Amino acid sequence: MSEELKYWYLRDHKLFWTLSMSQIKQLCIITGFKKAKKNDVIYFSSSDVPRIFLLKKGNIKIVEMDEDGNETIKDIIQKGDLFGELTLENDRNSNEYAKALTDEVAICSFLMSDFENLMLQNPNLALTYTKFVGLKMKRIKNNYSNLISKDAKTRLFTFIKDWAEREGKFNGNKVTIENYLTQADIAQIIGTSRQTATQLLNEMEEKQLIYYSRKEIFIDDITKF
Amino acid sequence: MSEELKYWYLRDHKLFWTLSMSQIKQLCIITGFKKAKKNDVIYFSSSDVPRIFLLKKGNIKIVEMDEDGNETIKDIIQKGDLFGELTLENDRNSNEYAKALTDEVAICSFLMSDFENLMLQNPNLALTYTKFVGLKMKRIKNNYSNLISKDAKTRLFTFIKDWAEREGKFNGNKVTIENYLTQADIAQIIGTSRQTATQLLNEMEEKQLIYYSRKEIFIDDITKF
DNA sequence: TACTTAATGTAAACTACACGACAAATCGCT
DNA sequence: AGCGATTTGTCGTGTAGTTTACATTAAGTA
Repeated sequence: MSEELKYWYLRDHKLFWTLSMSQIKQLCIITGFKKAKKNDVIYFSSSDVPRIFLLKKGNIKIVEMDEDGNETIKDIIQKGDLFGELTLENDRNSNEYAKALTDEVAICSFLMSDFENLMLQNPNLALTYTKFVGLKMKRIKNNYSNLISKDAKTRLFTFIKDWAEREGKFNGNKVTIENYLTQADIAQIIGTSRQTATQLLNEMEEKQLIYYSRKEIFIDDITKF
Repeated sequence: MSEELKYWYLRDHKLFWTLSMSQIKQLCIITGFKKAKKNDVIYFSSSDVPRIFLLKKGNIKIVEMDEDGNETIKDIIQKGDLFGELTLENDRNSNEYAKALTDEVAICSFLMSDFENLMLQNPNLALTYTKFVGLKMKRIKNNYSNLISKDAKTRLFTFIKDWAEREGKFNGNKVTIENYLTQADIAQIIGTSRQTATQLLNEMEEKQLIYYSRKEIFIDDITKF
């Protein structure tokens, strides 16, 4: 890939708007690039040098495997999200990996140390980055408190609502979401069993609230959520 | 309170080690200070100007109230923790407030804008701050994935273990935790009902794993957790 | 010390949800 | 078009955990 294209990939992202061309290039020189297709396992955090990843295209999930081989979804990463060691510190104990959810996935990565240096040179970048991380945390916190207090149905509702708001195509009160998740995925995210998720989704469909298919989810009236 | 004391309060914190005296003073000038005792409601996020808070002493919980008046614990803040608008952005939609858990609570606060300016002047501060936020996020994430997959007993176990590791006084394998939480609090945190929490705690006591009282929790052998 | 309030203990009835076990539908592939 | 694989649909059955309801104990405080 040409340097120019890489440059564009980064430049495109809000986080780097404040940077000069030469600064971005400084990052780009060591930028790794990866493409993947559905269900590919993408990286193990215990791979090599600490990196920060930026998802340019598609959707992936971060999963953790416990001793018994049970997957738990730790995060869903969407286009434009940063992921990896957001703490800027590397610990390699965890048994995490990423899996592509969509067919076309493009990830670009850069070394943590380079990013750190750039932040030192450019305080504005640091500030923006901080806001990014903070925002992400707020989201997680909301999910969290949602999970513990509400029942499965409510959890599914809020999840779909959030999803719609983040990624849906609005048309008045009608929303269409490109569905790259299986019901099993959704179940994991909202913390319930696959069967229950299926039941609840069908229930919602019966009530004409949504139309579910493997490719898309259609919400008839988002205000009812 | 004297300027010098305020200065000390901030200087004391890891986050500000990289700052020069004059920089800290710059923050201190607008530092607010609050004391509280047990069960006091401390602030509403929708109060006035956006601030960042630093808990100097004691423990507090951040609670959210829903329409029905149900409390959900969003966070437990410990001595040395920063809290408030970690996103560095203020949204005032949420119905959150903080409540003192211990009898002596000291909170110091500074204006978000001042902090932001300081970060611009001192990239190192930004970096440290980011790491702080990132670390906190990691913790929350772990709790999160713990919550969805495990049953109440396991959740209680991990909670107590974490608590011990963060705040407990170790004596070999024996640990003593100063207990500023009620069983109802604990129940909320691990996402179960008060009664279940009570039962499980008593069960653990019968098995001689812990000794529970309102003032402290004593763990006989932390390695058994 | 007595009185009030908050925290803890206990038990029975009920329910949401998990889990196993298949059947049916849909997708991708050659 | 046909075949294997993945995803979705649907049932019981079992159980962890909620809920209601009240008793007991500890902690403030007048």
